Amino acid sequence: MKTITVLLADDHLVVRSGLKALLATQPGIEVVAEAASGEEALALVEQHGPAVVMMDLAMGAGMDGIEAIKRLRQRNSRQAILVFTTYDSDADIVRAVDAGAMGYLLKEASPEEIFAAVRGAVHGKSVMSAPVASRLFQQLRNPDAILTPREAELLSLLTEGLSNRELGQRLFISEATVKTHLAHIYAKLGVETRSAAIATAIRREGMR
Amino acid sequence: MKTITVLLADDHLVVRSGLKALLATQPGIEVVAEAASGEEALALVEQHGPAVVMMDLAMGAGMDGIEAIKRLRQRNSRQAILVFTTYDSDADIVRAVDAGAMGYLLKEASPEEIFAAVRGAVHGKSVMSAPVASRLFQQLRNPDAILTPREAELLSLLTEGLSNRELGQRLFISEATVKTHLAHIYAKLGVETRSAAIATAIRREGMR
DNA sequence: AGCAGTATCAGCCAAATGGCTGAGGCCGGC
DNA sequence: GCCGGCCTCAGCCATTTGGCTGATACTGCT
Repeated sequence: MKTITVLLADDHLVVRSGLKALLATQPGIEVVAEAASGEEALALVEQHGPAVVMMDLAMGAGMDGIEAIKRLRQRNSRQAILVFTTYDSDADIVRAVDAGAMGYLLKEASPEEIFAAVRGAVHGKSVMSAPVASRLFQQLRNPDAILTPREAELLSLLTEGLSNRELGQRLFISEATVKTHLAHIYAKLGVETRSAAIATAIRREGMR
Repeated sequence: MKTITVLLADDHLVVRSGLKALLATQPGIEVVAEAASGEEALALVEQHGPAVVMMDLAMGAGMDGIEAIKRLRQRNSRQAILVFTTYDSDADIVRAVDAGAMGYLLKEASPEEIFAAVRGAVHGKSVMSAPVASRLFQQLRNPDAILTPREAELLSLLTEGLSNRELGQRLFISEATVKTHLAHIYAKLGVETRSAAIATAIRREGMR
């Protein structure tokens, strides 16, 4: 059995070293590199070619995890990407899976879950923490409420208090398009105003 | 020089082991116990009597960090309590300091910061990450930012997504008055739109 | 009595938002 | 190849929101 090479991407030093220590207890798994940002992760993947990338979604300054995952996929590299993050927001899950993540783990996951996810990932298996799976399941039950990746992205920015103009600039689309997306989001969330959408989103997601 | 005994309280296993590994590199510091919840932390403090407690604020289910800190203080035990958490929300900082925390570190803190904080804590010194200190400073500098009771009431309803008309009906005041209050709230929060105010309010308070 | 802070309301105007209809391009499944 | 979903954009119009100025009234404090 080959050893599985792993790259860790997380802006928190203690998380990286904790995860590294945890994985070190497993004979078949080896952490070959650590990155503190999305940019660094891309460079180190290039350099080390790990079999698995464990990626935090929120990484302080610079490129976030979602963007890094997209870039990795664009290079059609064959790394299995596992999201390893704190919150289980609907929007993040959808966006991460859409970007090309193989699995979605929460930081409170048990060691066993983590090991299983890493081992499974190289064999093409998707593993996700129970709360994450449950959220995905709920979404599947009422498909009308599923936001498209673009809508989820927009909603996420919406909860930061941006105006339509700012949203457009941030996403490189016109204000008209922003309004169209918003109308769809309102319909799916069952609200009529931007404020209610923000309130709903923040309370229903783990958004911060 | 005595070794400094430390108890870690964090619901994330990887954070605990990462921090433990980090502290293990320092000769004068020893982690004597780990807790995954507030309740456990209280019990283990009782049992081990550590010199320093490093506590996460958000701990999944059960008692949160703030509550645990308060309980520890009530026993007038002599542990120095360091908050070690991910976010630097104004409300959390104020509440933690108020509850009796000696220092406030962010998880992205450098090893040096962490060591200094642990060593300082036993000597009664307060250490906090730069972004945290800056926030506290801002609050002290600018008492005008304190909302009046009526404004706070309005802000609370605002986070439920109500319109000006609805706010007025709910509070038995005219829409004009609602607008006046809102203008004051925006100024105090340093925002310009209703959306940003909602976002700020929900993130800065524990409002959920 | 006077002052500061809070809460209440009005009117005016500019800007942002929301509802509507319609439309083109792209892509994946049938 | 056609259809449906997604993303993009436009224009029109009603409503809402935000910025401004100014005003009255009650309170507590000095």
